[in-house]
Amino acid sequence: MPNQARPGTGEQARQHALERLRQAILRGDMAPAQRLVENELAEQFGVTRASVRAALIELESEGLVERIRNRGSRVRVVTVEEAVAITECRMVLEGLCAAKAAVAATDDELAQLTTIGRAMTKAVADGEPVTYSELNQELHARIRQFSGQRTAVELLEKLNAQLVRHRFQLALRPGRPQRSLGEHLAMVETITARDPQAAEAAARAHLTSVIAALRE
Amino acid sequence: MPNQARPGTGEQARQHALERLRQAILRGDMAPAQRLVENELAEQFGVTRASVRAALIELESEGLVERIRNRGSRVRVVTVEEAVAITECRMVLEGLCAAKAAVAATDDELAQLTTIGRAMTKAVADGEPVTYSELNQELHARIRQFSGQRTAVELLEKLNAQLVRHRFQLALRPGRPQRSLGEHLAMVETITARDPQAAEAAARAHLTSVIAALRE
DNA sequence: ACGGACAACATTGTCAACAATATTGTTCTC
DNA sequence: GAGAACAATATTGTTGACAATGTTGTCCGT
Repeated sequence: MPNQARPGTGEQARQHALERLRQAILRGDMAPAQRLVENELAEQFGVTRASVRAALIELESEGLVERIRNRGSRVRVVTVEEAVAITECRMVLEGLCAAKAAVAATDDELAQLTTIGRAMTKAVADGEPVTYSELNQELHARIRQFSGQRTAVELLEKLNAQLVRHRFQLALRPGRPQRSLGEHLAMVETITARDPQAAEAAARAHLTSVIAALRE
Repeated sequence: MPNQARPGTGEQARQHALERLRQAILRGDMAPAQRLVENELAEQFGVTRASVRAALIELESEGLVERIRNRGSRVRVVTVEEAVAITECRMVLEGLCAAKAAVAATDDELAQLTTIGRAMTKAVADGEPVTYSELNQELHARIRQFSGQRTAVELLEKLNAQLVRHRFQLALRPGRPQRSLGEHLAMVETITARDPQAAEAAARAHLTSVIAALRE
């Protein structure tokens, strides 16, 4: 039973295939560099090849899939070098979002950031790296959201999607949460202080540290 | 005679349609918000609807086209507000590229920047806004290229494509070249001085000025 | 005249079959 | 046995037809 969603409903085939395939790649179900044969995917998802094709084209421009003319598609492998380049872009874009958020966020939204910061501190104290990683994601997402910078948010989400594998690897590294906690708290503090320049600097400092960690 | 390229050659239909359509939008042949009916485009380009469809999906994720389910595609209109948001992203990304270029460029490449800077100065002195605008494009492109930051370059090219209309409008504004010339020269100077921080600051200052001009 | 049901139309979404291309395996020559 | 031409296979690219959906215009009752 390859299908987990009803094929007969109004759910458009292409969108269905797109979502299934994207999730499969993001969850790591597809091995890196694995070949993605249109026919196989079509059967697996219970849609036609045309829909899979459309989904692959879309995923290609999201950077999750690599396509070569007449040769097929594969899950794109992001080298460490590329991961660094991507994270450099994240650095400046998250800096922009942090600065914007420091100005644009409501008081209620700032309180949310503080709450997440406290939870992160607790997660580190309790030695729960998985919880910490989730809160990490949550914090970055909120800051993006509060910035109100739709273009930057879209770019960042695309960039982040390409880094799933590296992020996963990074989160499990011992000592990493302890180091990054302070950086995250600095971001929260500067944003809640409504200091855009300091917020940008804090975000960039954090991402700089991530880059250093990526390089091992 | 709608076709300008031979249909029988090895040129893949989808890529052909993609390129034609992208150029048409970028050249402004398609009015903003114009409806893009798949059948019409297919006939116009001499390819089948499936190829046009694939091209539209790709252009959608490039931000040039807007698609609504079961309702069709249109040329995306970028509001001034969006143009500002896009340019803010450009600001930080070009800042990154300028900083990288200051470190990574070869001496020969730096000389190219200086040459373009001189040509820009001359274009302003001679009162040739079109030449100046072209050199402007050229300078930014070179800096991106010399940075060696492929991810940032890709993002910037996508962002720039969305701004064609606004850029065109901006270039013809009287007095604008005079104002931006100094900013451009500052970018060249700081990069050739191999000072990444100053280069980033100069790039950001320039784009900040562009944002101010966009807002009128 | 006004509003709603309904039918005709236009357009996109999906499908299955066909053509083109690259890869792989085989055979033949030397 | 090694290498090149060649056939066989696998996979993608393309096509035209069909189904589903949204839109527009018309007819009817009030």
